[in-house]
Amino acid sequence: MQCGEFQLIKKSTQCNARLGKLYTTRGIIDTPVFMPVGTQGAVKSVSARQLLESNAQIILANSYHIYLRPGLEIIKKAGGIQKFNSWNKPMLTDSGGFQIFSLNDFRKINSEGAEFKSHIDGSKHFISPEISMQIQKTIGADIIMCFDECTPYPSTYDYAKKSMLMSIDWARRCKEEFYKDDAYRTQALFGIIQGSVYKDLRKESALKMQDIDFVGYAIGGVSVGESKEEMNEVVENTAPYLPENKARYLMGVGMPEDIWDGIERGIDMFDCVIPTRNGRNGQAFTTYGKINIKNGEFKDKFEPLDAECDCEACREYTKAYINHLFRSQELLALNLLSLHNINFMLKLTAKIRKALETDSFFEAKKEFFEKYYSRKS
RNA sequence: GGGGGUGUCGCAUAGCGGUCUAGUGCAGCAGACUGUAAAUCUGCCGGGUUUUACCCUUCGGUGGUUCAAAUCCAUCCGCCCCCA
Repeated sequence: MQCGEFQLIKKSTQCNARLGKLYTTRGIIDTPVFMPVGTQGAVKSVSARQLLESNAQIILANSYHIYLRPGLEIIKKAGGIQKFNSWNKPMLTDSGGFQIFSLNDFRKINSEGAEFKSHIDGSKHFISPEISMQIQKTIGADIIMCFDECTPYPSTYDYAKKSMLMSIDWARRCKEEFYKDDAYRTQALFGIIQGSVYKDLRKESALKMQDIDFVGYAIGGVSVGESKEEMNEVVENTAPYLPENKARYLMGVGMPEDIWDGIERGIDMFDCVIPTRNGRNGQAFTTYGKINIKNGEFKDKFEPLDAECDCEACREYTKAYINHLFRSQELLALNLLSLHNINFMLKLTAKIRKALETDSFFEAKKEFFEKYYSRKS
């Protein structure tokens, strides 16, 4: 099977949820899947071994960051990103469009590509769809993404349309560049659907992307400030126009409730910085809701973060100790909470996959939220 | 014994006649975080209430000077330094 190909195993009779398998060079991924984010090639504070033991199936890296530092020469010498970071399972790289468009004050965009300033040293760089493909081929992840514009929110209809059409044009160029050599034998290129919150633009983008024809499709331009209702509508207005036999990836999402909502609407893949970022900031996801472990109430709670979790943090440490680690700025705190939150998201998706096997999505959802929202805060 | 200095909101500091309930940092109490320029950011942090302004009470103690004192004076108390 070709890298990036998707096998639909089972469809829910209750909703649009799907159980599937995604084939990649470095392994088969069970979907729906949550992908921890390791922007700079490292999932912040978490080791590759810990990720492996957490049953992570695939992690992300960002080609913008890797390109700027350490630079492609080092990645080439290392023999690719997975040799470099010792993660031997599947990886996905984002194109860097998100960074260039949303994080740089200085940037010049034209139909050719985008000029931008490095956030590290201010140096100027230019990335076009073609260059992005070259960068991502060099980095060597199993799945790579088209260079697109992550349309900001809110955007006017006119801006969103122009932006979406530009991303379509760039997608065409990405594909052409990608298939110039035999990279497709080991890598998969996904197209990214844009169109902001506009129903017809999402549909148009989805259909035009299929005209170009990609092995998998992502829905981009979400979780950029819109409401959860709007995000759900975007998925509802996009997923039906995507082919059943290809993977669907909702970029940058999300919170546990977003994962349920996305899967219910036919999404197979998610990635999000929340488990690690929020973990570093003291928030832990638990079976009984979110808690901020830094809060005073946990000073003397000599119990696991989540009694129903068997991750290293929950097996071996208590809330009181992790509270102490945060208060005394011990670095172990960052690792333990990031690790736990990643486990939470991975266990959540595993639980959903299991429910889909027995076609009991809504029963599982109800059970999850009865506990998850039982905590008053 | 002689001389000099100092005492400010839990801690450390700023303030040195009005714009001071008093600035800043830390600590404390909460909240936010969605394709990571994030071990970050935001709010609260004397008491009371109609939570919105207002009232009451603070700058070691006491007593003064002054229209007005954290700021000036006297004195007491506590610390610190130098010389004997």
